[in-house]
Amino acid sequence: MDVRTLCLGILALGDASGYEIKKMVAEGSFSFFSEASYGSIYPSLTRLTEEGFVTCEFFSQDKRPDKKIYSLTEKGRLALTEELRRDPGPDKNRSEFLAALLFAEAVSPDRIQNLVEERIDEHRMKIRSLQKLLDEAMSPASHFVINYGIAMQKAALDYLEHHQASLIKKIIAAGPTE
Amino acid sequence: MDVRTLCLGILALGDASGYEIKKMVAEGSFSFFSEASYGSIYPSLTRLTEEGFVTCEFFSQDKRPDKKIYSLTEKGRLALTEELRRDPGPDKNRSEFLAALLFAEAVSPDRIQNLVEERIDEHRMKIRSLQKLLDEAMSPASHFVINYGIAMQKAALDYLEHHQASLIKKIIAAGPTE
DNA sequence: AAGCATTATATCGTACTGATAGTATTTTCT
DNA sequence: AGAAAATACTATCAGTACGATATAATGCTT
Repeated sequence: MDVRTLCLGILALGDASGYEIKKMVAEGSFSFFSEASYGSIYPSLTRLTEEGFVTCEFFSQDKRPDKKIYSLTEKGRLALTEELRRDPGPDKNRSEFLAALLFAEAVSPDRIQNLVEERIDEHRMKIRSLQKLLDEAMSPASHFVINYGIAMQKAALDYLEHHQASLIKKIIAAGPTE
Repeated sequence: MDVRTLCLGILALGDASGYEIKKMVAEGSFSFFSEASYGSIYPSLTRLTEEGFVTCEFFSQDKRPDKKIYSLTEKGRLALTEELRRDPGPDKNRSEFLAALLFAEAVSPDRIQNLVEERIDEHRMKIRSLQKLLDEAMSPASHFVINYGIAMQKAALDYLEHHQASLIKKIIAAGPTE
């Protein structure tokens, strides 16, 4: 899904500024399964406005920088529906951590153990932050999606906790790492 | 992790051509947590060669297109080790499917049910293909990584199977979708 | 024999990331 | 109180990567 459609979808849930869209993909319910940078959000919103899929209202704020609030137009809503009619592509998982594990066989088992333990902590934190999000989530779909995220994080955590020791043992057994 | 480092890492596990690297990230042990296109692999290998991180040998094959086999140099191995010393960034999950669920609240429950069922099938297939990979995997790390992938796929499958019905029910209850 | 998959290299337009810049306020630390 | 850091906002740009496509020979299937 391109950033264009992502913006359309987020605006379908409510008006927002570019900054708020960025916050949602970085920290909100979207944070688990999407990302987008300012460098793609702002140009997308500009183009979407030019093409009539969204409208933009300018707010001069007193004690804050000016704000541009974008709203979906009927044309935009139609375009989104059209986009959602096509089958979603497969999920994509990127993990520098797993890549490092594969590549780092020649690296000290201590370092690997350390890496795994850090990762376990990160999963615990992520679970906590998703559980917090759950309280704010209103729609059934957002509940479903956040709980999906929690389930995934728990599965990763569980796997790491239960297979950590055996990995280290096997790596030590497999090769004398210089 | 950029494609440059990915190439370095894969070449650390054995010599390969650009085509083979692409195959590994698309179908091999790497397929679960990384991706790279020809448009990034070939230029990376060219630059890596120019900079002395890899060497390239040309093979004229009889019944196949010519092949360029790349090998890691000592300098390349050092650069990889250096790269792996830094902490890996957080995992990134992208899911058009979950995005579609969130955005598609106004879409018919039938369509959502359909989407979820398709996804369940895809997870089942993915699990089977990962289990096949497991037979070929040699190193302890690749076993660990593939089993990690299987655990994740199973968790997703499990979640969808167990929460599917309740999602549909809630969506029907929540709003009369026109 | 036609048509598609596989093996292989390579490029190109477009999209996206990550970093950076600018400006103003509130919060936190010492 | 004053400094430092975080928050709130917009925006651009160089570099990087994606996805599609070109090319070309061979093998497999119907």
